[in-house]
Amino acid sequence: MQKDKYGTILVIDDNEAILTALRYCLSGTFQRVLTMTAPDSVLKKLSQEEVSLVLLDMNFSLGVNNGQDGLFWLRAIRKHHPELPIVLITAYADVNLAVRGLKSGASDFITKPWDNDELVRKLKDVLDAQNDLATLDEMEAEHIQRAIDRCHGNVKLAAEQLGITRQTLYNKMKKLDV
Amino acid sequence: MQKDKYGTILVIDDNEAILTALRYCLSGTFQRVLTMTAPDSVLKKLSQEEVSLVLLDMNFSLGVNNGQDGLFWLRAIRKHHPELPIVLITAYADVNLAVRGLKSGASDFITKPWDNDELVRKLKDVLDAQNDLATLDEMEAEHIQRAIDRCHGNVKLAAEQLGITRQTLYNKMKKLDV
DNA sequence: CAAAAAGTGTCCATTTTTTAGACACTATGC
DNA sequence: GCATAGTGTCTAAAAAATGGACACTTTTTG
Repeated sequence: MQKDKYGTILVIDDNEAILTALRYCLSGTFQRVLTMTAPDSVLKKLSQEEVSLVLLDMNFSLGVNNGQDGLFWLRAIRKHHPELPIVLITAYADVNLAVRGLKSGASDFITKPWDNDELVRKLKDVLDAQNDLATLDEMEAEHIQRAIDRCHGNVKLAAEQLGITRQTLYNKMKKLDV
Repeated sequence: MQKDKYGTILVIDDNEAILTALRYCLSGTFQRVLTMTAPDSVLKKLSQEEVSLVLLDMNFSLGVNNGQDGLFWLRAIRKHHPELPIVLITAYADVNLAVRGLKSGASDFITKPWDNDELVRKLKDVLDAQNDLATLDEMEAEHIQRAIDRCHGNVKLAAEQLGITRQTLYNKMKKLDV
């Protein structure tokens, strides 16, 4: 295992004390720990720095703690960097917010107070998971399997929905062992 | 809009009163509402009936309410029916459980007590979302985009990871407008 | 800094895949 | 029982992928 396995992490939280704690906790795992106290300039930051993962707090507007801010910035970041994994963190454990965060593309959802070891483990898991990308053939095989499942075995219909001919679907099924 | 847009829903909950309430609430939207009080025979049930969606309670073992049962059955069902959408429902709002449920492939996560209109809307959303499946070309374009993003624009590396030649990747990028 | 290494963009001829169209056969529904 | 829809397989022609090559540009690194 090389030391530089986990690159740069960007932490966004409006509480300086929490940033300090996280910097300390994460510096052992990540090559660099960048921090921001407000998400407003995060897109500029991301275009300047090469970041492997973002740890994003959900609440910024003082007194408004429903996570709308966090969801907004999550979506903004994902729109411009769809491959960049984002882990959410919040003090206000809210099932609905967690569900919306994950459905909006967050990789995980952490609640404060956090356990340092567990946090590091989860962040590592996220980066490990995103590193393995499938070949086109593997992707194709999975998608074909899904299409056929969804068409209850109707090859003609599946082929139509996949945008290929029935004969080609037969070929691919044989070649890809579907 | 045809009446039969939303097919058969299978509801699994160990509380008869809740099943009755759900049957009433869902019968207006779904053609059929099947119910079970224990998940033990769900796989048998699914092989006999054609079900469009499963609504699965998370807690079955009396006194043990950490949702382990629900997660187990969620994974068991998904293993055999990867295309079947499953919505989780639980009385014990638990962020961690919700996160694990969604990461295990659940389509949504509902907490009791639920709002009937919101429940129906969420279930409809799940079925509407799963109905549009992409063509192979669309799938390919997305996957290629991801690979190139992840390789920071290195075409040679992206092609290798995709399992195709560099020239083929150029061809596909031109054809698919990536 | 300069050489070496790696990547780019574009050719080629050959092989493989996809295509439209056809065929006889088998379910399924009314 | 007849019609409609789907199956599995076959052609010949069109399209795409392949390994290999090329001159050129960028990146690494001793």
